[in-house]
Amino acid sequence: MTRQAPYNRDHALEAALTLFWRKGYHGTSLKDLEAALNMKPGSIYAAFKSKSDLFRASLDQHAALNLGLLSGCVAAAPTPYLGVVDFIRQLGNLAERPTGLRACMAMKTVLEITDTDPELRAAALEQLDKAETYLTAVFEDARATDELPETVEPARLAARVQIYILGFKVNATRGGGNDSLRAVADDLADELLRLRRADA
Amino acid sequence: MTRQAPYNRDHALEAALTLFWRKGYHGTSLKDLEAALNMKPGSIYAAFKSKSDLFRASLDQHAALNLGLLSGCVAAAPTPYLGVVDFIRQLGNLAERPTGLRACMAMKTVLEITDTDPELRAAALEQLDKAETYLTAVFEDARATDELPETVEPARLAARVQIYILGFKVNATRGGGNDSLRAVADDLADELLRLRRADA
DNA sequence: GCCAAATTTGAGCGATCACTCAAAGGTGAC
DNA sequence: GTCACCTTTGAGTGATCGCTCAAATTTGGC
Repeated sequence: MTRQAPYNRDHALEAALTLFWRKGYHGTSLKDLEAALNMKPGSIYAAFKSKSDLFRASLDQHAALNLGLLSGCVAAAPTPYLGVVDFIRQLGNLAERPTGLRACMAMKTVLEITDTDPELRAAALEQLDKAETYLTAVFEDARATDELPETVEPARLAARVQIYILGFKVNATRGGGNDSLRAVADDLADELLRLRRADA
Repeated sequence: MTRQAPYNRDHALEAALTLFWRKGYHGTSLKDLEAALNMKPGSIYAAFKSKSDLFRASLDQHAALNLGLLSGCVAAAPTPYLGVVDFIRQLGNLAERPTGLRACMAMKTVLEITDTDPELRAAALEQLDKAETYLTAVFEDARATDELPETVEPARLAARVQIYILGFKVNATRGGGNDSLRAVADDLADELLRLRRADA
């Protein structure tokens, strides 16, 4: 029984994400969303409740994808730490994306939303925290297996690596060319390699 | 002759800046600005032409202040390179600001404005470029005076330092405490110290 | 064929958006 | 005092904002 919706929820979320990504939360109007999702306002509200909830849903989808990318690198590398290094190095690949899609949504949201919509901001903050927690765990592991020296503080290094990632993405949004982006990503990755124990 | 305006232009710009800083360009309404500047719409438009021009004026004021901070560090230090290192270390002081005012306007603008207002975006990009050019010049100088080894590419290092700064500021916006921010700022500064020639 | 449930539709809601302009108010020259 | 000049004032412009809801549409069960 019942009528079935003609759209695919994930595809719609993806289209919404792309739009929010390019134009920001406040910069994206429902008219824009109607066009991008090919849905009338009533349908959008039936499916996603509100603009803010839709934003949050697409934010979550994006975060899952992003964290998957990182954990994919970690899983594929000889050691988790080297996986993180590889992830940093692959940031150079961002050059292939349009400039508007090079930063991450969580970061953009934390910068755009300060006090107007605390829940949205909290959601974005939580995603950044989750990534940092993940990094911390990798560095703890690396220290436990003597890949990193005892002197390294995992949480502190995680904060630093997060800064590398966020800073790189902001910088990439400025529109640098393929070569220069790759060069800097390499520098940052090499930086992390240098922290390893000499015999690792 | 003629009536004189009862407001101070620089003070008004500063108030506008604080507002835009906290709420973003799209997130700030003219009603907000009227309240913050204590001016009626007509006066605002007479003085600043449009919301976008007002934003740009406050953006410029902010950039001048920011670049002044950097060049102040450079002037005060034993060598320009050490001045940059000091600037990075002093980023830890951002902890004393409210979280909404820890990022820099140019960065926020580049992330928020993609294609809707090309002139605004271009202005913000230009400011980031100017800062990077300044850094490049300092690093060229440091290499010329043998403070940095020949192998260092000034422009490439400038991009990396810019990433440190931008990343740090994004991260600071998340709301970390005084101690952790300072710790990471120190790490980044020490990182740069390590690039110097051993005998410098 | 008919009903009940779930969906899309899209005109239109009140609120707010950035902005304008005729009127009123202040000021210095003479 | 008067006038020319510049300012502030603030109600009001049309457009757009996020959002609603009664009606139409599509489905499966019987």
